Amino acid sequence: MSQGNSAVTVQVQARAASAGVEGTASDDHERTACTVLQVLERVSGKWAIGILLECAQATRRFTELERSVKGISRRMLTLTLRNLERDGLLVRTVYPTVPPKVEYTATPMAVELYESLASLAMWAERHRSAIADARSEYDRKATAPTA
Amino acid sequence: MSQGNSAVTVQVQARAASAGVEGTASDDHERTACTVLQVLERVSGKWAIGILLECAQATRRFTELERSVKGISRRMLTLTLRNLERDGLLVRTVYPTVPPKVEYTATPMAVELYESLASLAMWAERHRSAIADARSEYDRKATAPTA
DNA sequence: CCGTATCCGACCGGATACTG
DNA sequence: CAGTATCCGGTCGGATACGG
Repeated sequence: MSQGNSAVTVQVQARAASAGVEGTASDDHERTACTVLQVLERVSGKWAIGILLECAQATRRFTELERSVKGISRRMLTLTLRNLERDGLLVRTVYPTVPPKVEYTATPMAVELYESLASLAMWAERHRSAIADARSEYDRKATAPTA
Repeated sequence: MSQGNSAVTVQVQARAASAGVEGTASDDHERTACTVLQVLERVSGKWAIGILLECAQATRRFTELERSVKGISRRMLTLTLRNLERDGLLVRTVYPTVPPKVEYTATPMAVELYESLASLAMWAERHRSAIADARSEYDRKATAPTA
């Protein structure tokens, strides 16, 4: 999700976040949709979850994350870290030593989030093959329609 | 998440998916991360959840969705619908009448997914204000650093 | 009614180079 | 060690127009 998250604006989703706004949602499920979307947008992006996972286990240093979240670039690590910090999911601690030392720790809120994520993971686990089958089937029919 | 969903592949993810492979993952959380990411990518995009929500309630017609999922364009409705169908989350039924009539129904799998999503929604609900506060605080400090 | 095709802007994320 | 700055491609998604 997500590339459009700053320009989005379309409807409920994105905007509600800033202060405490939420008024617009009419139906019940729309509020749910909105809320879920907000969470999803928060943990979206290729790296947020990987980082959250590492930090949820224990406090991590910048370079430690750079190594353990394999494939991530310096840039994206910094960006994702900043966003997670901004949302109060990570705490950043700077030790003004030389060389510098910065630690990131998951907040209790983030740990809770991870637990919720586990529910999603279980769903995926249960339906992994069903989804794979559905895809193959769909692609097969789409690729060779007339046969 | 997601714009990078085809190129993703970076690390753990890809290998585990295909059949039942999982051996390589060293730690436990890495496998979880991978799975969660896959789910997230599936329901990512601005519209998937909104559509899923509608269809989970009852079978919907194309135009009904176009109205209820407010803000969505025809193009994105079609695209998202196709993807959800491809993953076996929606069933598309065409009635070759005139005028045409097409119905979309959530599969049991999709309903289950929605239930898992509810867990996320609850998390967001619980921490909504905390996150809002964190953001305000962060932005305040970022905006007026020296003051 | 239910789409598909094309154009096009916005943003995410990678590579690389530079700094305190 | 821990970032920041810039360039740049790829993709998502909106607007619009056309077809069965």
